[in-house]
Amino acid sequence: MVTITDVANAAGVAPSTVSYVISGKRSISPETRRLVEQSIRKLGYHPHAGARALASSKTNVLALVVPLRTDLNVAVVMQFVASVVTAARAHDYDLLLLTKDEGPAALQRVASSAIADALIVMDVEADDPRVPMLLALDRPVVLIGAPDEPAGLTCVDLDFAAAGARCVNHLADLGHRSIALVGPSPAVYQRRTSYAGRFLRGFTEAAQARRVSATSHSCAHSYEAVSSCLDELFAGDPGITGLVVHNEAVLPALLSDLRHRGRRVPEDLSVVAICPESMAENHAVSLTTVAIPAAEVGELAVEMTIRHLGGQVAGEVRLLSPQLTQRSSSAAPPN
Amino acid sequence: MVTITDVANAAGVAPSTVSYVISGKRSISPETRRLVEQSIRKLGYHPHAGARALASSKTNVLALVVPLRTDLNVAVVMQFVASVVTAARAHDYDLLLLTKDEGPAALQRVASSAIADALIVMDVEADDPRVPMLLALDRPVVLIGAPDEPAGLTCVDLDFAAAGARCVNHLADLGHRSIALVGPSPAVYQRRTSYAGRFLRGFTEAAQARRVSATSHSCAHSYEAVSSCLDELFAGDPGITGLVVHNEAVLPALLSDLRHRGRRVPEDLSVVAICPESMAENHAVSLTTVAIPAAEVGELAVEMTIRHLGGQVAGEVRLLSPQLTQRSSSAAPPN
DNA sequence: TTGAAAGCGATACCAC
DNA sequence: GTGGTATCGCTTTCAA
Repeated sequence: MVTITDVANAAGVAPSTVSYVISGKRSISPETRRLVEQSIRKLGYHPHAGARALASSKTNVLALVVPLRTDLNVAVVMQFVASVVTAARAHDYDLLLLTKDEGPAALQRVASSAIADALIVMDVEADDPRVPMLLALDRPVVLIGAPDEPAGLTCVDLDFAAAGARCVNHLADLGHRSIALVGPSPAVYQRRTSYAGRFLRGFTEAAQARRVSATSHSCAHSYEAVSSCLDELFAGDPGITGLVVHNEAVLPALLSDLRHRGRRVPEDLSVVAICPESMAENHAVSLTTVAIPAAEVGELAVEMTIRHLGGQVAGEVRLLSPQLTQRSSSAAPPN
Repeated sequence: MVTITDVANAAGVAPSTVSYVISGKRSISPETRRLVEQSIRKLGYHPHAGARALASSKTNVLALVVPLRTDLNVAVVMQFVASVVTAARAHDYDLLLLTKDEGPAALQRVASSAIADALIVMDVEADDPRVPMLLALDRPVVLIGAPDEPAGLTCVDLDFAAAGARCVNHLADLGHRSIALVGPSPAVYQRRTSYAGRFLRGFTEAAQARRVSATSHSCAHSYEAVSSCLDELFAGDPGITGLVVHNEAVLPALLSDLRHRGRRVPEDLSVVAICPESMAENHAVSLTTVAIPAAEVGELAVEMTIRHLGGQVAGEVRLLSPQLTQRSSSAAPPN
């Protein structure tokens, strides 16, 4: 293994000088710098991460806690992961992947062992049991999502309540008087996943405010579940003309089943989907969407984390305004 | 921070004794063990990962290189990632996530900085430019996938050539004489992604052997791409009665478009999909599949990696036999 | 502008 | 069965 001493010897300087050349923490004569940098390249020197962490109390690693559940939309989860790693690397941090399944103890372990400098936590629940532990961690923590009681934790997410309202308002503005929400799996609601509840609340409140008749339905991923969800939905109110779909995974099945039923989109039924922009065009009809800005949220999460590491105090809750793009799946209701 | 010395003092023993209690590398009297373990719990001691890595030259971290491309099936990638983290944790290893985008230099960096003990690499290309670097790394490496020239690297994957043949044989056995392959995006073929080429080869060779007329078509993810792919496919041979789909992401669009065209599955057209078992039932028709055993492959990759860390020599290439499950999407051809 | 040396917190060898 | 301590490779203070 090539050590800092090897580099120092090769360059004819002290190890500390090599360290300073690398960190830039004190001024170095151009000549010395050249010599050192050349030796570094020639020897293929890479500082030993462990030694560095031990001496500096900094690992340059961020930990990301991801849900592995299949009742969530994996494609969206993947988008978050992708944007977080990419942003982390852009700031010279590596990313350690933790799973929610390991529970709170894993967070404790990673923080106390100095495996990572900070944590980013996904799939937050309204009353997330990890919050107290996270607060006690004495390492920066950023949540992607927001519990009911952030309790001083930093959070970043799409403003799902506003997103729910935005969908209702769009349909109401088009003239729809009776609409329905097709939401995530029952399991997602059951464990009180933060975004699901917030969206539902925004949807419901806006529907009341606009005096639009509205129902909401939880829907699992299988084709059968989608089908019976639609059965239930139209049985409850045959006059429904607008659908808000907060469950990207069921969109293909849902659109296909609607065609089976002879309900044309958007002539008979308007559809608004909450999903990543990139998925709007992958269907028979191009979808009116409220975008889930996964890339932006992931990047922000990393930036906020790094700001904390730089000393900024925690507690900011940043909810991004929803953006609706009308495409071909929504129009005025029939008649 | 709680150190090993704190624990030692609390227990009234030497630091080395605490270390040995933890590692189990020498025998400890029951009494001492009890004392030490109690102090560890009371103080909430977690060994400092950096210090440990420095002293022992072991990080207990595995690095996983994932593709971030959207032309790949993200859901499948996510399944691999999930099984790899889970298996790694089961062996007491943490997982560091690297992206293919960072290129070969990142592998060098992670290996040389002793950030991880070993690497697992996904999205392998037939002539993968990372292979020489990987060989020079002097850390264990396991590929998920297989380049044309493994050159002594350890590989694990589904046997995609056999999978391609299996699909053809299934359709041929049912009596189909004219079939087509709907494959991954052009981009996937262009960068010579290992599994795509192997599958195509198996498909083509088996078709020749069975004297079945066969064409193959690359297909991007958008609805339009799927539609024009089917246009092209039926224009080339209107008599096609069997479709092999090696591109899970287009399945919903493809099935929906077939219905549009009035081609019933399986009455007019049989469909065999290569995808994770879990996706077989998420469509209007339950799909005959050749399973992509992501969970198994991920686990195996981790196990092989750990065996290498234990001293086993590299070079094993392990290709899992494909397993076909017939469901409702394939049947004898019409007439 | 540079060098010397004291840690950082474990592990593992050498004694006893 | 246990303790003492050199060592791992780097950062950073103190001195010059």
